[in-house]
Amino acid sequence: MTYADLMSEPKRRNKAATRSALLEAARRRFTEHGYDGTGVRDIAADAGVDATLIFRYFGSKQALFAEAVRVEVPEGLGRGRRSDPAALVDALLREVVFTDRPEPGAEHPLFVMLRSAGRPEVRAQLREQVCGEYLAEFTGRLQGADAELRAELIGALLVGIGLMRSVIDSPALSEASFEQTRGLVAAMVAALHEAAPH
Amino acid sequence: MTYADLMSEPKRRNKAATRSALLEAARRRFTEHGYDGTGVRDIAADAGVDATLIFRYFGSKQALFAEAVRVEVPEGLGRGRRSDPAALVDALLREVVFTDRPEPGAEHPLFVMLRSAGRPEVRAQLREQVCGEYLAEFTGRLQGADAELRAELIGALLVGIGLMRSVIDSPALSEASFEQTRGLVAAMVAALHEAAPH
DNA sequence: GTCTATAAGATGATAGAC
DNA sequence: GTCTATCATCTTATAGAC
Repeated sequence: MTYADLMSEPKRRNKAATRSALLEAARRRFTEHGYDGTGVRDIAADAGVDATLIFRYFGSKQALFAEAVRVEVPEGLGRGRRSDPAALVDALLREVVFTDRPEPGAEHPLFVMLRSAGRPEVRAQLREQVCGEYLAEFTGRLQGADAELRAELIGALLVGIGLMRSVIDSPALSEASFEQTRGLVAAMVAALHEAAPH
Repeated sequence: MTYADLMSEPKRRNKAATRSALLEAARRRFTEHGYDGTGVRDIAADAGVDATLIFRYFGSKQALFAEAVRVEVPEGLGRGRRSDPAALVDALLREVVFTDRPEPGAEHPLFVMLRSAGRPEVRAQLREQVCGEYLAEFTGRLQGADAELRAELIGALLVGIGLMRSVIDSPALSEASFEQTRGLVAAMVAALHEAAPH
């Protein structure tokens, strides 16, 4: 959805439309070329507006990035608070790890950030979202001595799979379907629970 | 080891020493600040030489990066060809995933590349080394229908753990010791083998 | 609300003197 | 073998006209 699409023929000025066009263009560009590979001019050109509006509306390139690739953790992922950790893993694998392939620009923000993790600000945002939004879901559901460590191992597995697919582009995992993978992942996670100190 | 260290008092000209000083400085800088966060002037200044020598000796910044963070996969990691995959996982976890903390500049090249994976050339190098050097070790040792997929899942787990420690800096895994982690990882990998189609 | 013009500086890379 | 000087281009960000 470009600026022109949003405002059709009579080229009126519309702050909200311009803003969301910039956001959308930024999401696409950052997804495809990373933070450093994307200039404010590129984004503005894609949106069909002037580059200075980026600073007017968002303050800085960094702030635009943060807003464009912010993660909204889906509401009812595990279907309520007391659901099985295994169900949560399965849901995450389906919803976030295996929902990144289709068209460019649809990749999950987490892996966009991962590819731009050279910048310290991006890394801070990444840590905040991974630990705060996602890992927190697990630590609450796991029991035992090293619950936090096991939660992070599950996170590492999921992030690693997504990384193999989206940045390393390894042959088998990139081509594999969710159905082919879920059983193997479930087995690994189950083993983690059984190995826990009682 | 800086340029000055290598050539002590009488400042003679020494191609080999200059070259290796640049390589060392580049390794440090790229490790700490990533590809885009590092300028050729920074590297040259650290090495105590002029920036133009980078182009004279290496051709380009990209070529210097590739040489500075190239991975040399250790010789006898799994102790011979027919060793247990589990032993290989344990060795990799110890040697590459948990050998990155000490002083800055000692981090494993794989995670340096991961942090600079915004550049397409870096991603190509990363894919080549992960798939070619490391994953190949596993696929040869695994049997069964989806051996390749399971090999990449093991790789995903190891890469994910390294990533949690080196770029996301998640609390539990960053603080955990190799001994605390190896048992849990071994359990996950073992479950993967048992879940294999016979 | 949006644009032109420009500031102010960093970047990778090159030519040629010493 | 090494350095000085410089090119050409790019960057984010701002001031002010329309």
